[in-house]
Amino acid sequence: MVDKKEQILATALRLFVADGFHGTPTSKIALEAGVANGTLFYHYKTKEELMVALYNSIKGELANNILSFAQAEGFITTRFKNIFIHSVYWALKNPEKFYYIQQFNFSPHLAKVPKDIFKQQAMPYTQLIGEGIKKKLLRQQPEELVTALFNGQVYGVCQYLKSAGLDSGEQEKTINEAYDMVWDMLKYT
Amino acid sequence: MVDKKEQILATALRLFVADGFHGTPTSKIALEAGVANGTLFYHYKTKEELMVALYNSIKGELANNILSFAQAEGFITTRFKNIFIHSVYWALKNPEKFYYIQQFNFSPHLAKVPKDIFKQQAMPYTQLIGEGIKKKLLRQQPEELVTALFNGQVYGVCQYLKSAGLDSGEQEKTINEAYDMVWDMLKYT
Amino acid sequence: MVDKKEQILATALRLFVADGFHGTPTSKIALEAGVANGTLFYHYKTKEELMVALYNSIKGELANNILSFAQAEGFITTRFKNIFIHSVYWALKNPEKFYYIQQFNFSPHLAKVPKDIFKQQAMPYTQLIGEGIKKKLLRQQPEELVTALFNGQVYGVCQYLKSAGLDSGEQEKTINEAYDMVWDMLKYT
Amino acid sequence: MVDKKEQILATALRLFVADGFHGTPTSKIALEAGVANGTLFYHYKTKEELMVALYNSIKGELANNILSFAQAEGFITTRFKNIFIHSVYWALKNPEKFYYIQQFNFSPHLAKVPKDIFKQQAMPYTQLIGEGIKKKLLRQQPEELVTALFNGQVYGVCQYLKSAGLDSGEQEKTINEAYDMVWDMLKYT
DNA sequence: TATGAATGAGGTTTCATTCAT
DNA sequence: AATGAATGAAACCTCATTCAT
Repeated sequence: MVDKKEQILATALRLFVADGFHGTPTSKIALEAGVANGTLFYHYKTKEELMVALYNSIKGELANNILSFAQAEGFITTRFKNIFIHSVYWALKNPEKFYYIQQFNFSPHLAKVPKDIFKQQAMPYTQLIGEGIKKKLLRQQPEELVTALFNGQVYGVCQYLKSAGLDSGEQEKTINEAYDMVWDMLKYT
Repeated sequence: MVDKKEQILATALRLFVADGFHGTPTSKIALEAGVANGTLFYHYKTKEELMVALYNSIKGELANNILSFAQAEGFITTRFKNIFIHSVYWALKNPEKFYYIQQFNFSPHLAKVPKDIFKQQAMPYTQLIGEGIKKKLLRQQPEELVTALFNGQVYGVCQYLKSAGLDSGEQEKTINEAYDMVWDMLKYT
Repeated sequence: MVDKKEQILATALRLFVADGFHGTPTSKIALEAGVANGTLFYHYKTKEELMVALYNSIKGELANNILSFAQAEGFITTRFKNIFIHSVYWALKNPEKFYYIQQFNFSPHLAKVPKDIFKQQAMPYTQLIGEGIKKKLLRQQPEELVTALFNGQVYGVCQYLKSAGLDSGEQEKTINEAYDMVWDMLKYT
Repeated sequence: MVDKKEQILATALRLFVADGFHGTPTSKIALEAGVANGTLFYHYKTKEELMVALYNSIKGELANNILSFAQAEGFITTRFKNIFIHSVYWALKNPEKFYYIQQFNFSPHLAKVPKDIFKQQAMPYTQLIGEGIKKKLLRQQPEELVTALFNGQVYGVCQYLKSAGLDSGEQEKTINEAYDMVWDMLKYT
């Protein structure tokens, strides 16, 4: 039997995405996770703590996934491209997790996440962009602006792909072309 | 005394942004709007109806604001630039409204907004992009992808400006440079 | 139909005395008071607020009852005796209220009652004792000690009468004799 | 390391007095006593059993303390005075225990204590008063009334001393004078 | 003797909504 | 158009208690 704590997390993800935070009673999570009502509150003191734990767990998973590409050997440009492409792929393969993060990001619960955790997770990634700017591979703009625009693009492409319904060949092509566009935007001129 | 209906809407915006949908009881909205509990429900049959009405009201305001630029005389490229720049300015001048829209977009309540209203509001804007593609001023990519990337950039810039704390001169400069970058990404090559 | 707020108070008194604070769910109070669950919380924000309101209401009633005797014309000694005797009578006629006050006094909820309300209610009564001491009718001891001992006696007699099961003639006799004893204790010597 | 059972009892006393019975979860007692949740229930089958055990333990301690004075050789009047004075001292030295007993006495849990245990503990004490009445040292009133008034006075003095904040010399004087007053009330006339 | 994860009944409270005025 | 007392379903959460280890 899977760990009950994990089971609760997995069920919560499914239900929160389907019905929203407010639309999902803790009792339903417990029921569908196959645990008692009180068990949920034994592991997570409040509903919000559960929501935050789920958020951090997903962010951690995503960060781990990207980390290898950011820290790999090779040209900065290659690593940069890999990050973009695999971020999009991860989002497509984990639509619920991707959606959950968006949903959480635009909710007042975001305030409950300590900011340092944030920065720490984004670090390897911010570092790479910083390096790219310094080495005159990327535009001479503030690191934060470049990061924001880069992120905006990852999100924009995912948004498009979700609603476009392409086959996997077309998807790959689109992702590559989108990256070329992003590169045109961010590369040093 | 301002119209009570307006007062309710304004108070709801403030509270929804501060505390979230679920974190804001209708009774609190009524209280802080200076009306009786029942008055709120006289004007809006349900809480969700209030939320949707608020959403539509803001979207309408934004659309009106942008419309003039989209439909203006002149080069497509100029109109395109104007849309970008004034969207960003509007967002900066109306942070609560901008945030509310994001929050609503990532909530299950979005489903309650008829899709045709959506398309209708975005039309002048989508049309312009479609025209730009056809006339080979913009990249030969699906209209929806171009739109998604364009929107992603508006959002990315706003995100950056919100946290960067620049003076208005620097802000203007940043917005213009960001537009140049967007243009490098989307222009026909 | 009686005021619902009153009805809730009366029902709460009965149930709290019968089953204790913790042994009485708010839902039971509402049910037996013939109001909806939410109505109770409309009038009293929390269960504890209800408990405190009940306490203050009873104390107020008792204070009013005694006030007339304390402020009456006539010898201090007569007024003093009247207070004692009518306090005991009131307790015997209102056993639930009397018990409720004791129960509340020995609970942590007492801390929720503002102290100034306390002093204000006891004032006419404390004043009389102070006057008695100054005029050398009562023992030359601190006002507070005399008050404490006087109160201890009221409580002691009530305790005894409750368990003794006397008829009303014997009761009257006992109360009078008990007062004589109290007087022997407190009178100036 | 102290006996865990003792540790639980001591912690329970502290917390029950501070927060009340209902305000003190067993889990908190276990936590602050430094034992596991289940350990508490290993030693005391239910929470109420713990409460009663604590009550009996304190009553036993108090009874032992007083017993020696009640059963000592010498004049009844001396023993009587000693009981009064040492009861007050014990209460002042053990304010939490004294308060706990009051709190318990005015709670529905009192019913769970077998009545014979009660009478047995009070016996040496009641006996002394009975003897005093028979020998015409005390007033010719029912034994129970005299006992009730005597107890009321112990409580009254403690109440006063708790709030008066006297130094130990003044305290001793007050206790002695209070006893003189009690004696004036109860002595045979 | 001791543990602590797991339980589930039940408690307090919230809150959108109604309706008589 | 406006009110606010009243509602009751349902939510979150607590907590005494159990039991396998």
